[in-house]
Amino acid sequence: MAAFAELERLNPAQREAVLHTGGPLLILAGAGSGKTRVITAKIAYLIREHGVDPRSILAVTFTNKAAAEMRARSSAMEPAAADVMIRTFHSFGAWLLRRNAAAAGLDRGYSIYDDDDVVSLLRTIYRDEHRGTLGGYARLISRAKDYGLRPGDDLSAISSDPELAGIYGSYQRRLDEIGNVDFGDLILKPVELLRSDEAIRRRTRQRYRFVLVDEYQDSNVAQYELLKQLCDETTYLCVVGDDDQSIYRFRGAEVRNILTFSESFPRTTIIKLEQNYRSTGPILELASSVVRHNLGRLGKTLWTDRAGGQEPTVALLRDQDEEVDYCLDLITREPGETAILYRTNAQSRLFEQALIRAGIPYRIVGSLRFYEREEIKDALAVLKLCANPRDEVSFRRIVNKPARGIGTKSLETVADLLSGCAGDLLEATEAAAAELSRKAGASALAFVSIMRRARQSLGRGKLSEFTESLVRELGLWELHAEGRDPIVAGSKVENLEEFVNAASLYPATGEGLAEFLELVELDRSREADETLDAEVTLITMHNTKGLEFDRVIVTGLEEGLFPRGGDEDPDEVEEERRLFYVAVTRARDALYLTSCSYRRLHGRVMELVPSRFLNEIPAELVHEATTGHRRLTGGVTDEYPVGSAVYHDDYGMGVVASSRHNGTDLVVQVRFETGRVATFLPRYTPLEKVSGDDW
DNA sequence: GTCAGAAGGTTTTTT
DNA sequence: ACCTTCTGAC
Repeated sequence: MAAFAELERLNPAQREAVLHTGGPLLILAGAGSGKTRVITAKIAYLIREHGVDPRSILAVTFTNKAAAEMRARSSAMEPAAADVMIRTFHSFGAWLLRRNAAAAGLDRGYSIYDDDDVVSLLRTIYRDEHRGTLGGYARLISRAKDYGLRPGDDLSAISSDPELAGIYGSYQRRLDEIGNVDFGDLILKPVELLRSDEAIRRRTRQRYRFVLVDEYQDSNVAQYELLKQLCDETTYLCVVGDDDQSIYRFRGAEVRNILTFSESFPRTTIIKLEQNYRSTGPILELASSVVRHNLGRLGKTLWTDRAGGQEPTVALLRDQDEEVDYCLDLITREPGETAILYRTNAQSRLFEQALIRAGIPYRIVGSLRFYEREEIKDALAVLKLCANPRDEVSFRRIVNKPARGIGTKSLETVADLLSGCAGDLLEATEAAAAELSRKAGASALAFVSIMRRARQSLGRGKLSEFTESLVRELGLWELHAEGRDPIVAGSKVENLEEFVNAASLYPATGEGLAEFLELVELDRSREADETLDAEVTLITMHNTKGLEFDRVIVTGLEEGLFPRGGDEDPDEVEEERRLFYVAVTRARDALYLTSCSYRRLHGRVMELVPSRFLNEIPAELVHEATTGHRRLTGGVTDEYPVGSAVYHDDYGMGVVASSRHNGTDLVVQVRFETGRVATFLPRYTPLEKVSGDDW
C-alpha cells in the first residue's frame, strides 16, 4: 500500500480526523483551520488506504462551489475520488428523486420551481391576493419545509396564521398535480420516500456506506431528517462544521443540529480543529473576544503560530461619506488585496460610486441575478413547459407573450378543460381553441403546434439550437430584441445568447433537457467575470463565508444596522454576532472596523450608537482611530459580567447574556432558568447579583 | 397593452 | 433614497 503523503502535512488534530473510523464523527472546524483539506484528505484516504469503493462515499455540501472545490481537491489527491458522489443537498435530493421518480410519484421530466415560480403558482390559486401577501406565504411554506413540516403537521412553530395550513395544503396539492417540485421538496420528498419505501431505503443505505457533510452548522431540520434516513448504525457518518459560523437561520438553518449532534447520533467522537492557518494572532483574539459572548455554542478557541501581526483598527467616523473616504484612503495609501464588507447590499452603492470615481477596479460579489431576468425566465419557462406540459406556471408566463390574443377569458376556458386532459396544458389549450374567438382560437392552436413540434423534435441535435429556434419561433426573441430602449434590448439579446450558449453542452433529448434545467435551477452562482483580478472586493458579510482576504474592512458597525434589529430576539443577536465572527476571520493580515455616528437610512439621517460588538472587544486589543466625533461609549462594563448569576423578582434566577452601555444607560440581557430571555435597564429594574455559591 | 404616477416597503439568500 | 408593484387613464 502506498504511503499517504498528505498525512505528513496535517497537524495532529487534522490527522486524527482523517484517520478516525468507527462511530459518528463531528469535526468542529474553526475558521481557517483547514477543514476542506481534512475532508478531502479523508475521502482520498478512505479510497487509497482502506480500499473503499469511491461509489460508496457520499459527500454533501451546501453550495455548488464547495462541491466543485471538494471534487477537484480530492481528485487531485486520489484520482479514483472522481467517482465519489459529491453534491449539494438539493442536487442529491434531485438525483434521488429522478432515479426513483415513479416511487416518488413524479415523472422523470419534472422540473424545479424557484422562489418566484412558487409565488406565481400561489397566484394561480389565489387570483385576487396581492403579490406581497402571497410572497409572505411562499416564505412561510418554504420555512415549514425547512423544518420538515407538511400541511397536516403542527405549524405553530412557523407562524400563528390560521390560514397557513390551508394555503400550504392547496399549494402542495396543485404542485403535486403539476408534477413539479420546489426547493423544499428536493429534501422533503426524499425523506418521505426513504421513510415509506423500505426497498429504496435499504438499497440507498447499502450503496452509501460513508456519508460526509460539510458546513453542517447550516443544515436545516429537513436535511437532518434526510441524514437520519440515509444512515443506519453501520453507516460511517462524518459531519464538519463550526457552530460559530452558523449564519443562515433566516433560511431555516438550525444551529441546534450541530449543537446536539452527539445526542442525535450516539457514540459520537468530537474532534476540534482549533489551529488557524489564515489570520494573525490579534485578529483571532478580537474574533474570540466577541463570539465568546454567545451562550449557545460548543466553545473552542482558535490559535495560530503565526508570530506578530498588526493590531486591528476601530475607526469611529461621522457618517457614511466619511466611511467611504476612510476606506478609499486606506486602499490608495497602501494598495493590496482588500475586501469591504457590509451588512446590507444597499450599503455597497456609495463604495461603488467612489471606486468608480477614483478609477479603482473592483469586483462586487453576489449582485448578479442572471436567472431572474425577464428574458431568461421566459426562455426557461419555454423549456420547462417542454419538459413538463402540466407546468401551469411556465405556461401562463409564455402563452400570451408576445401578446397573441390569449387573455384572461381564454385562460379560464383552458383551466376548465384541464382536468379532462390529465392536466396537460397543450391538450387543454387545443381543446379550448374550438370555444374561443376565431383569432384567439387560431393563435392558441399555433402556439400548441409550435410546442408540440418542438417536443417531437427532441431526440436529435443540440439543446442550444433547440432552445434558440423554439424561443425564436414563439416570438420571444424578437420581442426582447425590439424593446423600446435599444441598449436594454441589446443586453437582453446578449443574455439570451448566453443562455443558449450554456445549453450547448447538452443534447436535445428529454434527459438532456431535464439535466440542463436542473443545473440552471440548482446552480445559479455565476461568477461576475470581467474584473476578477481587481484588488478591491465589495461583498456582504454573508457572501464571504469560505473566502479570505489580506485586508478586510468591516463597515457599518452600528446598533440597528449591525447587529440589525433590537434586543427582542436574543437568538437573532447571537446570529449577528456569529456573522461578525465570520466577517473578521476572513482577514489574513489586517482588519479595520468602521462605525458611523450618523447614517442615511431609508431617506432620513439617523443618529446611531456604535455596535455592541465593538464594546465587547477589550480596549487593549484594538487601535482606536477617530475623526474626533465620538469615542466608544461605555466600553465593556464589569458591573454585570457576562455569565454571572442574577436574580429577578418575577423571572427568578438567570445568567447575564450581555451587558453594555447604549450611550445613556446600562443595558443587561439575562437568560433565565425558564429559558426566557429579557432585557433590563438596571437603573429602573432591580436585578440582584448572586454569587456563584448561592446556586 | 402600456405608461406614468402613486403607494408601499425596505436583511442577509448557499439551493 | 430607491426600487418594485399597483393603479387608473388612455
